[in-house]
Amino acid sequence: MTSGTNTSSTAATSRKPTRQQVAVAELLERSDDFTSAQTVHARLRDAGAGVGLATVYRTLQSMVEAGTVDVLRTDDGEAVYRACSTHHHHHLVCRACGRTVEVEGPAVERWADKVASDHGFSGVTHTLEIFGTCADCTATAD
Amino acid sequence: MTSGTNTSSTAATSRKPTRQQVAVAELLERSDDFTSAQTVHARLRDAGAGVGLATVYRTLQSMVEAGTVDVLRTDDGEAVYRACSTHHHHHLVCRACGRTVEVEGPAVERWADKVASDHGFSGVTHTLEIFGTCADCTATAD
DNA sequence: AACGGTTTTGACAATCATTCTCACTTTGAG
DNA sequence: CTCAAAGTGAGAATGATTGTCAAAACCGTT
Ligand SMILES: [Zn+2]
Ligand SMILES: [Zn+2]
Ligand SMILES: [Zn+2]
Ligand SMILES: [Zn+2]
Repeated sequence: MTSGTNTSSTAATSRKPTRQQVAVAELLERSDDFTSAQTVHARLRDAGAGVGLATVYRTLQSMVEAGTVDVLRTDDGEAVYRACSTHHHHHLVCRACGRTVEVEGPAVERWADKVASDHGFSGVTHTLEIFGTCADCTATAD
Repeated sequence: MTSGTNTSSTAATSRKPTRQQVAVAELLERSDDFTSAQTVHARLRDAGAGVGLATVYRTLQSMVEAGTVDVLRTDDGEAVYRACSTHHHHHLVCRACGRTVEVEGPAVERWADKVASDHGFSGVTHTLEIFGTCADCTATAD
């Protein structure tokens, strides 16, 4: 629909990432915990290489769609992003400092699929996050 | 602070629920799927017995704190509420019609706790939701 | 290097759920 | 009844996210 690309190349697959997209990606790579779009924007601004807020949102969205970052919602509904490994996994997040560990549980995956199909559901996906206080934070806030 | 209750009864525990609180609670009891505060407000308004939006929010919040309703976030960040059983459980939700089934998985609970303590985390909680398309919706949208 | 067309950007406005304010109403004990 | 505490609700304020659209960056072509 609305194609009209009469040039030879399809070009829809991938372009060279822009300076802004690289900046966002690298910032996420560098941080271990989940970060909000607003925070990404502020950090980039402070670091000198400013990136427009709208661009930050757009870039994060496409990264989520591309599967290069994970997104989840904080308790107050804010979306937070993290550069994760590409295979399926879940997160163990420290409530205090935000430190995040990727975890896997094949048994859980099987259980979720089974429970869903037992009830006649298809096209099954799931979300699973574990929250707690990490050892460091427990020691500190003693 | 500012206690000053010199009367005999403590009375801080529970008051008689107001008309508005009852209206919100009953509406939730009546519906099987997760409902947003905005929708609750609209439904009550349409049903004649209007309840202020702020009151709907306040009531839902206190019901969540009281543990009488569950809350989760939709993909676009909206909070949705449901009157659930009081014991710990998770949800299997139809992506198309919203029909929700409560499910339990003791093994998953144990796994989550173990994975967390293995990493030195304490005070562990978790969130887990399963999404899919129910049999009815699969048949309909065939 | 200059030239079109396509894509990306970013300042700013618009949306929209949620929270805040505060004057008014209801409740309940004395 | 009387008064103070608790609850209510219309409207303003907040704040994250999205929409707008003209200017800027890209890119292959002359
Ligand atoms: Zn920590
Ligand atoms: Zn999984
Ligand atoms: Zn369904
Ligand atoms: Zn559980």
